[in-house]
Amino acid sequence: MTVVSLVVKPINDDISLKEKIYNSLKEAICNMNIYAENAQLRLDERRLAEQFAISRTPLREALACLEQEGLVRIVPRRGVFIVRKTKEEILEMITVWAALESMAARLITKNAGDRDIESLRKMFTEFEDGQIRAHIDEYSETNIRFHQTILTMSSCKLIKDIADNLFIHMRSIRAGTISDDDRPDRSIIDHMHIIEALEARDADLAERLVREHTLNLADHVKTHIDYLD
Amino acid sequence: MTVVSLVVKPINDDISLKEKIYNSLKEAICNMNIYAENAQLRLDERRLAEQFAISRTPLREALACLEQEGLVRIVPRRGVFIVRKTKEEILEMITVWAALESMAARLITKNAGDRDIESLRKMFTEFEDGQIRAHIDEYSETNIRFHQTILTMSSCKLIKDIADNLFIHMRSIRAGTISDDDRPDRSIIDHMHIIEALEARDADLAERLVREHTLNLADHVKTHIDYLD
DNA sequence: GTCTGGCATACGGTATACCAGACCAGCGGA
DNA sequence: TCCGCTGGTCTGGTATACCGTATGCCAGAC
Repeated sequence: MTVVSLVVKPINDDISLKEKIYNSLKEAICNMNIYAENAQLRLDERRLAEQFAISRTPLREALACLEQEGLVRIVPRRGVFIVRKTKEEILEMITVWAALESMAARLITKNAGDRDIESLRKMFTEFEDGQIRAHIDEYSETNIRFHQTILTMSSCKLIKDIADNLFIHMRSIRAGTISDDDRPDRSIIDHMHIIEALEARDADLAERLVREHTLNLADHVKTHIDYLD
Repeated sequence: MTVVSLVVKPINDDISLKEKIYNSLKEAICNMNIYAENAQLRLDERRLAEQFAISRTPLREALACLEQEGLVRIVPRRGVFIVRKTKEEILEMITVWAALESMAARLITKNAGDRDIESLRKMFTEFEDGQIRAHIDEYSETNIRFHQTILTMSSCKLIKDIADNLFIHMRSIRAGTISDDDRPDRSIIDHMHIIEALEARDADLAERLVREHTLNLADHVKTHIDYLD
């Protein structure tokens, strides 16, 4: 006997307006250059609600979430403002990033499979020799993906989550610094050393190399980035 | 001439209902034992609003913040539930904690003053010899304060903030594990070694000791704590 | 007795109305 | 002319009404 049953996929209505607005605003804020002179940092609740064609209630809930996350500051009776991170704060973020990623490297030496570590090396095969400067944009993307892969491979979801959050604030910085000086060349050398340490399952070395690599970025930002406040 | 003026205490109007409710709920959730069998994990918006004698709007904004922070989960059309952390998640938190605190130790060796490091040692002078077990509660408090002091002394506000957030979820665990086995004795020995490394300004050693000390806690939780799911 | 469809009710999501503080412009007095 | 007061408006904070869905109960049918 053949039973033909009706198969329907469950409709996902479990994404509320609050969440939609939250995501939309978050993306919008991340994609705008908040450090530009003429940046409009003030958000008008009523106008936003109008633009989204929703009421202020779910919008305000979304804004409350964004404030909790640090992307926005709500001043009672004054308005909601996109926050500019200070150089100090960016440096602290990179420091925390260094702590997290170096711990991730340590975890990888203990838990990751050889296959996974191998895949890291493949990411850079396309950038042989002097190819880096010629394809600086691609390399920048690969660079970011390398670090995110390490965080993911740690199998510690919390590390990845916190780092992702930090990354939101750092994206513009990171993209803007990669092409300075001899950074791309040094960067790829560092990466190779890190991969070697992971392959050798040398937890202490991998941790140290990752930490120093990231703290190098901090030093670079500290001395070379001026457009932060 | 005597001027009798009306003295009123400053109204704290720059703290919105949303924030007040947020703090109040957060404290309430942290202080209840969410792992008890009969724990009431469901929150009723309307009843809460009634209890606080406010409307649902600021309450919902506070709940949205709590959800963002991970203390609560809002299921559309179903309600808001206090989240129980799984053992897995607790272990990840301790891992991140280890990463942060070990980085904090590293920073201390570079930036903190001798006076500050000295103050760490003083925290334990009252627990000479076998005094620990006799005053286990006091020691537990000191123990927590020791770790928080390290985080603070790093002068990296972000490290402290993230760790504080993690600590909310770990408080009950930490308090419940300190008295097991020979942990208090080993704990104080570890602490002393950490202090010595800080005094010697040995960044690598201090970092390693702090990391191992915290990861020990993780191991202990992993093997000895069963009441998490 | 059990299964099912309908109805009542409860509760969360959203919209809207109202209130109060903040800021500004214009006017009047010094 | 300049300072300060005042009223109006703008905008965020709060309360409340309404809507739709989830849930539980009951009745009727098999």
